[in-house]
Amino acid sequence: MTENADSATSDEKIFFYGKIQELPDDVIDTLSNDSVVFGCDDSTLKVLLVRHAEGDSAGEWALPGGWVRYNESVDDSAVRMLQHLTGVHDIYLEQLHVFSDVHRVPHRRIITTAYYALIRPDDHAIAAGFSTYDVRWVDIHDLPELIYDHADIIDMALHRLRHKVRHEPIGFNLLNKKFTLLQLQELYEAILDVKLDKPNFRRKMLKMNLLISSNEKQTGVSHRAAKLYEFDEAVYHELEQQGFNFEI
Amino acid sequence: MTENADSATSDEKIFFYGKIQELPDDVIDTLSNDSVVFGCDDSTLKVLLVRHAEGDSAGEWALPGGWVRYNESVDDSAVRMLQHLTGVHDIYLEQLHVFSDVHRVPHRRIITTAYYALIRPDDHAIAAGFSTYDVRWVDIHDLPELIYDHADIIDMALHRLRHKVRHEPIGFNLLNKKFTLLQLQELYEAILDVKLDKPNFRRKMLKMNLLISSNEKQTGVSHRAAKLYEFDEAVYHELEQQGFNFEI
DNA sequence: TTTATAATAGTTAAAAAGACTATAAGCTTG
DNA sequence: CAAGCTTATAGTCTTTTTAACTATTATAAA
Repeated sequence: MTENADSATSDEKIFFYGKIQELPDDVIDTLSNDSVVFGCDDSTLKVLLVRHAEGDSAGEWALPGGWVRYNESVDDSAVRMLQHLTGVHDIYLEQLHVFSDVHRVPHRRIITTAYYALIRPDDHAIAAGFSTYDVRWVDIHDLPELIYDHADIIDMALHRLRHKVRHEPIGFNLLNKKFTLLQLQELYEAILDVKLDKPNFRRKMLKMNLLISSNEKQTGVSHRAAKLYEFDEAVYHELEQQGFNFEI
Repeated sequence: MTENADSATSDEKIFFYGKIQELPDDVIDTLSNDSVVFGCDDSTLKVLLVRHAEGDSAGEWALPGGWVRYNESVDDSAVRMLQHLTGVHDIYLEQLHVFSDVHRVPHRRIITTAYYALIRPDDHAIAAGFSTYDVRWVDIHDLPELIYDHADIIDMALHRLRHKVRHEPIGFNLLNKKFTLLQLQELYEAILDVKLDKPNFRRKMLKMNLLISSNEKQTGVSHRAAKLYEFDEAVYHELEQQGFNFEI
């Protein structure tokens, strides 16, 4: 990052569509970022949306986004916005697509680079102090109407997530560092909208040797506690070098 | 497209890094596109590069690219540039990534959206009349030094191609509409840098039911002529709906 | 007609996927 | 504390797929 994200202290750092005329003077006025932030709660897939309380687009739901500054990359602008929004510093974040239709924003030419991010349950609490807008986790099956082309962006992000999650071990970024095999299975079921066989899923996962079996167990459940596992990034990268292909 | 690509008649429509100060006045001066154009010849994977004859970057190799106009999307700007460069109108083209490091271009802030394109052998001839620069197919294993971050862009494009070609039937866009099974196999071998077993590859391909067996055969070969096949896009999209997953 | 080259067909063993059944562990409630 | 419930975990068996081969056939060219 070009600059410390925490230097951002005011709400204006987050994309405020309703105040589009009052741009800070250190941003490129045609370029924005928008992020589809995924989270998984109660085995349902959710997206983080914001709603502005003032301005032209007050009351309308939108993806969280922000402007790109002259002295930062587009990626950095997205990281900065997300850190400010969620308070989390090691977010899984990937570029999704550039949306640049001439008429995607009325009366303005704004080209946005869309991202998708994966957030762990432990980090679902949203940083407080956002007086000028609502921030909310919304079930992916129950999205409200969104401004501009944001519905298209979510649509593409969901397709990308569904595809990528089957071919690369990125799903782990939607779980806490330590998780049970059933949590992992339910995550896949939520994302892919399928039902999986428990013993087979379990066997397949374990055979890949990508899970570190911790000695800890689940707590606070009213049944036999399952063992907690951790994703082994080091082993994955090693296997990847050797041509290993993660597949669900 | 916002505008007919053929309205472009001069070389200035293609990114001319050496003349960066002499921008047309209908472009967004911070935004460009750059494309990694892949082609497969003699079972080797190649990339289309340009070399400018005049200006600051004369003599240096670069990816073909262009500016984004106010009245077109970034995607359209890439299509326009590629059509002008290759003369081909139905190019397979996908967004790759936005490269936006503050210092990627010296003394200038230029944010580029990178694309990758796949060109069929039949279309490898480059449209004539590019007086101000060289255009050349270069073996992927034998790349010259490139300006700016273009080597990184090719690197990412190659990774993306290698990954995507294994999971989606896009490889066909690097072959002519009609091809033999051995050509297809050699294409995969060239892209993935592996050796495949002929009978097994053949069986696997045919079992997918994605190939229309034409009644035609190869001509001009000094051995038994192989049957020509065509990729069946319609069947693929149907199977895709049903959850079918292309895998090599 | 021989020869070279690649097309195409077939075989077999090992591995993986899929659909199950069975048992064990541990909380909860009467 | 025992019965019952829920989930963890182990194991079986069948079907498919993959992988490594061998064998045969067609065709242009010498």
